[in-house]
Amino acid sequence: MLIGELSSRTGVSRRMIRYYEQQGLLESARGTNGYRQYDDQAPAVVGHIKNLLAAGLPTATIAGLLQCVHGDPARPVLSGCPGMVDGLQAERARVAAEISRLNTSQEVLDILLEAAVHGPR
DNA sequence: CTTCTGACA
DNA sequence: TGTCAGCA
Repeated sequence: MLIGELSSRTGVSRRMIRYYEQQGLLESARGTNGYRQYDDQAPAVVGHIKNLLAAGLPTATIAGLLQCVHGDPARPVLSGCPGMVDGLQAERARVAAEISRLNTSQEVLDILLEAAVHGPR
């Protein structure tokens, strides 16, 4: 399929699909006309890229991860990449710490706003 | 009509 | 990231 079909089937713009390729996340064959051609598994790969990007992972990490992520993007199967797991767990810990800090910020803001409603007009 | 690359009011 | 240009 051509980029237009891959785009409509994944909901990812053609611009982004080309960007994924620039970042080394997605491969494509070229027809004699120079058009990018994708195989039937491309939609799933794009799905995985969307997931990994949503996880906030850098494209460099995603590139490596794609080598061991398979199956339906809705039910990812991670086979191999034993070393990657440690990194992902560390990333998860960073995200948890970030959430904790944001919750603290929210609490402080809530206290300030609470004081505001009770303060002078 | 569709895609390609490069560039930015 | 969208979008426009100028080709093929």
